Amino acid sequence: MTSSNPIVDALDAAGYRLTGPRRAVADLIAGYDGHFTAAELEAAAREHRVGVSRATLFRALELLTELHVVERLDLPGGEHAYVPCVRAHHHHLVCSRCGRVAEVEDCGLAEIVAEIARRSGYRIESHRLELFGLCRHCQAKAAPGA
Amino acid sequence: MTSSNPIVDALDAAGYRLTGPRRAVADLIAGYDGHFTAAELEAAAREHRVGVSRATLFRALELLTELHVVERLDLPGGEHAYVPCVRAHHHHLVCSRCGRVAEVEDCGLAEIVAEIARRSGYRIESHRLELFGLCRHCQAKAAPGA
DNA sequence: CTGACTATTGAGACCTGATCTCGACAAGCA
DNA sequence: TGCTTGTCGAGATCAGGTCTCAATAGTCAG
Repeated sequence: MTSSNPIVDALDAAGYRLTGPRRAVADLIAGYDGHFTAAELEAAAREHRVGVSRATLFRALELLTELHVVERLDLPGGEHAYVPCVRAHHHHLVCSRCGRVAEVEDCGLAEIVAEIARRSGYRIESHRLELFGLCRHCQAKAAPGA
Repeated sequence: MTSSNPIVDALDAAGYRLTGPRRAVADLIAGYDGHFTAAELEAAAREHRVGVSRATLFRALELLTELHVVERLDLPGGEHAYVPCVRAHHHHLVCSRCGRVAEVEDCGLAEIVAEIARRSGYRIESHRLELFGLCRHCQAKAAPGA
């Protein structure tokens, strides 16, 4: 497990230095398969004995967001979370129970956006769709009898 | 202009007391036709000589959000803004230049959401679509020659 | 391998947005 | 009018995030 870590690769490809803290943060993030908050990441770093200062953590997060390997998400409650993800344009489907995040491609949304643009007269430059619900797992757990 | 203010009405209808500060905040909000941040609202209150404390401002905002006469918006930059709006389910189209907000009904999105649910296996409970772009006004200003 | 250059880091101050506490106050009702 | 209780204000406090600046460490030329 030297680092077939795609996050590290992205950093490298973009010409950033591959420093210890950055690798550590990248590894930490790669371990998530759902979203995480900055606070959780911080706690995880502490737990894993990775000495990464808060500032560095946020700097890494910012960097990775810029590189689109991480995205910032706004949960319904108003909290901020981050999700590791791929570069292409897509949307997020968040399990409101366990936090697992599925990526959703754009299936048909573009047309709707175009239609909205036509009706409103706005020139639409970007959009963001966030979906919240229960993943299969949590549905099963929520309704064991049904 | 005693108060045909729909925000005040909503408060009343929901059984909340119609206090001075709440009316003041409602009036302030009614004056916006785009989004506003909490800080802007605070400044406006100060400017209009309405003595409303920060806590009260936030409490009112929270209340109104609950009543769906105001919604909280997450701007692309990560800032929070609030928009006065109607109760029905809809989405927001925000002018990234002037902040004007248009409400967009659900034209066709429901089908897409259903399709996503089918594909992913998630039971989707809510969604949020935010669109960012240039309103007609700002398009004109941005490209006067073209 | 070494040194130098410069990006990056850490520690902690600081800032902004928002919430909480608690005594004082006032809206609404009898 | 007087009570009851929801609401308010002031300010402490919290959370999330950013900034500063000296120290450190990648990276690359030699």
